[in-house]
Amino acid sequence: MPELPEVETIKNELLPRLIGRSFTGFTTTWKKMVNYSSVDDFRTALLGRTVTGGSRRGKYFIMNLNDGNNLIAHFKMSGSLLLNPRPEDIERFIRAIFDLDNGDRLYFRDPRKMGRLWLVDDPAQVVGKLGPEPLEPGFTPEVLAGRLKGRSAPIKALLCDQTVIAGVGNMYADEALFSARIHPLRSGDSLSPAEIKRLHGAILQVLRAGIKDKGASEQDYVRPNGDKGTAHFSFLVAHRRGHNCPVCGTPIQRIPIRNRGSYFCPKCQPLKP
DNA sequence: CCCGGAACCTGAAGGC
DNA sequence: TGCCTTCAGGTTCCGG
Repeated sequence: MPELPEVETIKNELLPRLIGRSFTGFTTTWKKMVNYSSVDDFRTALLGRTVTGGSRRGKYFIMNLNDGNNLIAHFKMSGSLLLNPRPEDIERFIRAIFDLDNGDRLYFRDPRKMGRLWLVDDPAQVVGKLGPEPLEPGFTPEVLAGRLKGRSAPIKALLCDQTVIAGVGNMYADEALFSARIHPLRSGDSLSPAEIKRLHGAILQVLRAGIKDKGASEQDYVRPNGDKGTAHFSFLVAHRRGHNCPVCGTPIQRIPIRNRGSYFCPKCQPLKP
C-alpha cells in the first residue's frame, strides 16, 4: 500500500535510471488506468519525450518531460513500477509497459487495477488540492493545528485525508497515533496543543523511519528492483492483529474507521484521558 | 463546506 | 475439497 515513504523510495530509486531516457513504446492491458482522451493519444503524446527530472507530491510520482508535460503515476493500493524485472515478478498483473530508448523496460504491475497514469502540462491539475508536505520545513505543529481546527471527524480519518496533509495513509496514520498516544476516534478539534505537538513529531518520525527502511511491504508493494521494503518489521500496531502492545502488553484492538482497519492500544491511547 | 458510507478492484487467508 | 466471508485501502462520488 504505497504511502509517502513507499512513493519516495520509488522516486529515489527510479529517477536516476530514467533521467535522460526517452520513451520509445507504451502498451497497456487496462485502458482505465490511463487518464487521457485515449490510450492512442496518450502514447502519441508520450513517445519521443525525454525525462528531465521528477519529484514526489503526496503519494503521486511526477516525471517531468522535455516538452513541458508531466507523466504522473499513482499506485493506489497495489501498484508498483518495476525496471527490467525478474521474469518471475511479471508473470501476472502487468497492466502497462513503458519502453525506453536504451532498451530498458518499465512495468506497471497492479493486481487490483486501481493505479492511474496522467499526462498533463501542469501537475496542479492532478495534485493541486493536496495538503502540506509533512516532511517539508513549512509543516510545523502550528500548521497541523490549523488544518485540524474546526474539524469534528476522527483524527484517524483526517490524517488519511490528502487535502488535510499529503502522503499519510492508513498504516502510517496508525503508527503515528500510537506513538503520540492519541485514540484514532478522537475528533480533530478536540486535540490539545500538546497532543498536536506530539502528533506532529510522531508523523515526522514514522515517515522518516519508513523512508529509511525503503517502505513497508506488508502487502503488494515492492521497490523498482523487485526487492521488498522492511519498514513493516518496525510497525508497533499497524496490521498487528493478535499481537500485544509493545509498551503495556494490552492486546492490540482493531476497529473500522471510514471502512479502514484501525489498529491501536486501548490502554496507551485512551478515548477519555 | 463537512461528514460518512458506497463503489471501484481482486487476491489471500481463514472458517466450516 | 470447496465455498463463503473477511480483510487489504487510496481515491472519488454521492446523499444528508
